[in-house]
Amino acid sequence: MSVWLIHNKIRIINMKITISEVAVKAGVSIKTVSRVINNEIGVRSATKDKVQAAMDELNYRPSQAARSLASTQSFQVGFIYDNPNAYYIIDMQNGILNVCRKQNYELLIHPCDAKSANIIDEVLFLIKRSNLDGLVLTPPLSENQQLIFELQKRNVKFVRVISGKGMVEDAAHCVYLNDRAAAFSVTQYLIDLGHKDIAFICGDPEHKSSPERFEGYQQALRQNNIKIEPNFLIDGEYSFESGVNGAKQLLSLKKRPTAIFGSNDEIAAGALFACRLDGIDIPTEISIVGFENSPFSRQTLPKLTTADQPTESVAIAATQLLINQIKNIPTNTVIEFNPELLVRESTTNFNG
Amino acid sequence: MSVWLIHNKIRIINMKITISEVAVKAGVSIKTVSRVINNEIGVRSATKDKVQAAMDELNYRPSQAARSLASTQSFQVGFIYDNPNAYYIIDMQNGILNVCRKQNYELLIHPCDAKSANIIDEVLFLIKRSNLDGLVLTPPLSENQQLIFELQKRNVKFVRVISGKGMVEDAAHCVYLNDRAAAFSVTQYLIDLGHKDIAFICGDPEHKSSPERFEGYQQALRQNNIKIEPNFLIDGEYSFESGVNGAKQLLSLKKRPTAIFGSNDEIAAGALFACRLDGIDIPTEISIVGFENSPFSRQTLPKLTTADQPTESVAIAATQLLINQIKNIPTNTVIEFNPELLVRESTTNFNG
DNA sequence: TATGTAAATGACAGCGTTGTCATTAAACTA
DNA sequence: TAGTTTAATGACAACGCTGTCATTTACATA
Repeated sequence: MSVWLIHNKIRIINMKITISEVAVKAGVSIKTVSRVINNEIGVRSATKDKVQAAMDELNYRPSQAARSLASTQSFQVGFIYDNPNAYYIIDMQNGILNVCRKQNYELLIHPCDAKSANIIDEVLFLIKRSNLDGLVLTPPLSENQQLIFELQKRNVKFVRVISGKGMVEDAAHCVYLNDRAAAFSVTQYLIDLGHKDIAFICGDPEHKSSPERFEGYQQALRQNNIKIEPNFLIDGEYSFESGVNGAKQLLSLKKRPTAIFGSNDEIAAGALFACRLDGIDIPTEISIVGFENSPFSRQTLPKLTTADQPTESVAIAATQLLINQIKNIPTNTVIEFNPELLVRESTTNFNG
Repeated sequence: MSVWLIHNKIRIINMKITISEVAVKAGVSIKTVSRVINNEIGVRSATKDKVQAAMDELNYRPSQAARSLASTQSFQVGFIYDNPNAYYIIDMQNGILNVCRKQNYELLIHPCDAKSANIIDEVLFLIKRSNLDGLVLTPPLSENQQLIFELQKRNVKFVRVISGKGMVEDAAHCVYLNDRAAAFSVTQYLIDLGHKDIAFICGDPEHKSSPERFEGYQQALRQNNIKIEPNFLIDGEYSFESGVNGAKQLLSLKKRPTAIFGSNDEIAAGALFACRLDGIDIPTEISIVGFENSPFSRQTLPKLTTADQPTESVAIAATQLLINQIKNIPTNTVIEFNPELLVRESTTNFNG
């Protein structure tokens, strides 16, 4: 805070605090302050404390611009996504932001069309143009083998959020959402309620999560010696409409299921809606479960039983993995999350 | 592109192109290149062309880090928001990003709690900390008079996206969404269909859009000499649940409305759901309209008639306004958008 | 205590731009 | 044409950090 006299007016000017001010206050060189900022080894802990105290007292924030100009890093990570589910994106974004802020990284956001022919060039160009230090990738981008290959070839740091275990093995860092196990739990829960005739409405075949959830469903039935009824297996995609159509198809069967497992909440909401239209009470006549715990699952009557996808936690873990990688801090390669069963109002027991 | 000999291997190194390379190639000083980059006046157009050609040929991108370090600008704008509607945020974000990219600005995103006691300090601190050049504000933050005042006092550049006309006059730049006119059109449309008993389920009283939409509704009724039935006016908030409850209340009336205007799509979806539960067919028995054209309005059966809020266009216009301000380019102060009626399946004519 | 070694710390150049001010070229003027 | 004004252009020092390498300090050893 310094005072300037301009003509006859006094202007209080809030000087920008730089590394030099901190150095002076702490009684060390700017280089030592720099070391503390970057958490480098070889600073005596007493010195470190002094510097930290000075930084706190002056409320100092290093200038990202100066840092990235002086170093080879940009202190920016990118979040490249193609996902129609805005709630998912916002949750991811919040989680990433959360870690970035703590670690003094900036986030660059880039929506894209994963199906575009030159998506790989687009991503590579973006990295170079903005000099990104790393990338957070979500499905379906995170499942694009060609893209992963090109990134590895160029030694670009990245984390992937994925749901298919098959993709975990290729040594690239990832956060793995065990959709299969979660789908298993959900199905087991229905079975425990006494259901045997459990239908499954499948999600988008392009998303790896679809076959994973389906596999979990199948495993649970198999393990309980329940025969899988082909008529109860409905192709679909991750949409409300798909749920409506799937349920209609199921309701037209002469032997109806007593429970419906929608691959995600939108499908389940659609199925619920279709049942209601048909005058079928949920859950007394048919139990319905969703997946993902999206806001959608709370905006139905009754509210959907579903599997809670901890998206924000996933984002936080993924970003931490990425930044560790960037900073060459030894770190896990894979972190696994297990979505948990969330029992609400759309399911009840069945005594056939 | 230069070639290095390391041991017996030849490594092709992709040199970073800097302003100096461009200057050499164009045969001018770096300062002149800088002038061209920043579109400054006082460069002969022949010179400008030469420089531009050199930049194109070398595929040169100025380093944001160096620019912001050397200048007083940061080339970053902030998007600070508190809005539970993820789709709205994503649309806004995409629009802002769109303009930012073209203008070589970065976007910093900051979710917050607008109701927090120290929200103003939080925003001011953020601006200082990240040295932001400007701010895009959406409701309810854009409607916080105290915040606006503090920003103006500190000479911070910003644009507001707002829906209440009352707030336009205070000389701050804004994009104004004429919700009132749109609500008028929606109501007029119902009236034209023959409806007279039109109920209104109100939105969140904290959002300025609520009274605006209500006012449009009232104006239309008044202008058509239709008496407003107090029982048809339901307090609520912008949620599905609120729509369900509102509709239930309306259906319990001995004289039911023939049409329901939900202040937003979630409310309308809730109302639609409640009607369905009651065995009432939409639209033959009751017409329902929403507002906002959120994905929600397409995930109901029948699909909702609504007013289309061109969120992304609003974001684009707002960001352009902001950047013009930052660059001191003379610009509009207010841009008005009119949401347009979007007729879908949830409304039909009534012949009472 | 003297000596060698490793651990801390510091001095200083540079990162790629923009701002300031000086210089040069062009365009008037009489 | 020479002199004067104005428009273009350039030289060079910042901007706030990090990397490199030199120097100092602390610690261990004999």
